[in-house]
Amino acid sequence: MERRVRVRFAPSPTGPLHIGGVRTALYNYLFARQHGGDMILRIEDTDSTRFVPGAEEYINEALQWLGIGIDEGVREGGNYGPYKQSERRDLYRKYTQQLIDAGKAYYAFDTPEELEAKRQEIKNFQYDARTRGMMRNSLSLPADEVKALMDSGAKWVVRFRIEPDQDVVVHDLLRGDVTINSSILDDKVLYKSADDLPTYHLANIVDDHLMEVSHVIRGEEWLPSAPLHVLLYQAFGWEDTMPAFVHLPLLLKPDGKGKLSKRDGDRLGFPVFPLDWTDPKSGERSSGYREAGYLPQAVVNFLALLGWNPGDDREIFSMDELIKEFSIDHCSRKGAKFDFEKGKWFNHEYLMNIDDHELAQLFKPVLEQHGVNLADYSDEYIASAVGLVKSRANFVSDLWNQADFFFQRPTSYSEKDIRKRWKPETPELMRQLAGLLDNADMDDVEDTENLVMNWIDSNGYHKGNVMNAFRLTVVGECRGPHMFEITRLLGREETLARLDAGIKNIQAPAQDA
RNA sequence: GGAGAUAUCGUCUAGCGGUCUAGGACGCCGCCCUCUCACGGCGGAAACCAGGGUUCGAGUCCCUGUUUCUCUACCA
Repeated sequence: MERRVRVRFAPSPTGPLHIGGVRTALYNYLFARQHGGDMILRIEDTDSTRFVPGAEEYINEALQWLGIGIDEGVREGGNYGPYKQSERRDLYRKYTQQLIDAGKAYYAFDTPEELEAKRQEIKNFQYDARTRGMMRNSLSLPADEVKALMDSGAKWVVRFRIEPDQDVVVHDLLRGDVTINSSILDDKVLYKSADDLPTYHLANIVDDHLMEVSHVIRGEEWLPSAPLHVLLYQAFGWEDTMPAFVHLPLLLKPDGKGKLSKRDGDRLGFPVFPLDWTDPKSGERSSGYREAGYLPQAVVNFLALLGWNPGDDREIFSMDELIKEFSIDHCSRKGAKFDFEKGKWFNHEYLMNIDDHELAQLFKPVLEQHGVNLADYSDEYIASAVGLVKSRANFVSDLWNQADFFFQRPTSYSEKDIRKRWKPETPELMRQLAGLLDNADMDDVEDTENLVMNWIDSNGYHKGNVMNAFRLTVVGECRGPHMFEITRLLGREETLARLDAGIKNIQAPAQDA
């Protein structure tokens, strides 16, 4: 019988969710949905010193915004809880004890200072089969001394006892079999005294096993410790149900070297987090994709294609299409440099294709930011305005720069365009145009256009000069959609008022030499 | 230093021994459309890390080197 597909996304609540983490969550989600399986969200808060208030809520909100659904988790519940590691202490104690009883783990009493001293003393010091005899632990010390130490309340940790010189094979669905020798592994700390909690490694294996996780899809940074995890499954006797591994490549800096970091976003001017975040301690602010005007579908599409491809030339995918098409086979094994320009393009594509009324709703807050009283405009008006300019914008916030003139009269006129299009005879032409439009049916774009074009042709005027001067009075500069689409939306009264204001206020450039 | 991973246009990538004079997309450049700016259409510049093999034939397989990335904590 096929094993049910169960995957997990397991972030630490140590700050805002990094965009690379978002991609890992997305791939897990796609994989789960595709196989009709379960997506688990597990909070890995086993480092009490790095806990950041609000981080867990941030993770939930970010995933929800992106449409990455969770089947089991702290909020969602489920039959395998608790889903927060700090609430599973009893489990970890029990399984740690099991390893100790089986002789596969041991107590170590070395203080951080002692360990540091050893590292100074011996080049490439590693706590392992070769060196543990010279350290203070339950393997090297006499039993009565160990007991005395424990009874006296001395601090201890539990370390995994790794047998040297064993070839450990990690089956990775993306990279094939990765073999490494156990001698290069150290006796990892499984349980730490600092906060009476397990380390990632122990908690991870115990939880994945207990939660019946079938596939571990995580970042490449875990590949070097994957052999340790395999060894842990073996130590517990859980090899038969050990999950399959997929180690995804990392997201890299757009330029230079190394993996993508918050600093890069600040430096290059793009968000590295899904949502805005203010660090509760330092007060430091980080910008997010949502607040930067990105559409969640665009972020999902962009992220999906950063490390995965459908095998053909298609690039635009809805979440449902991604669920259908995603496959590990078509994932890249190479780290991907984060290409912000491509991200902008994705957003542009989605912005252009979104329904005008839907886009209008997203645009309203931006309008208010710019002091527009929404009560002055109908939803229909805003939707039309947005529909006319959306092909020119990358972000919702860009819409303002493109559509501002639909909500306010020009406050100034572009000097560059005046120089090019506002000739001495222009005011007279504009007066004639105003007279012409006074009788036009402005609601019909084609009629208005025919009327004006005929007037231009029959008088032998220059179309470009007339139209651009007209545009200058209405928009303030030479930009924007089709002129008669603009006038249709503004209406005759407003159009004529702007023509009038333009004639009065635009000063032709001095006829200097 | 050690270990592992990795390697096609500037970037994301297609390619799974012949169909590759290497395809698509972003970005860049040019042309067309045009009252402006976009959108759209057309076109252009731009890549198989290096050296050895295997093979009738290698971007595709093998080896070596190199590159880049990650890991090397009582962090995840």
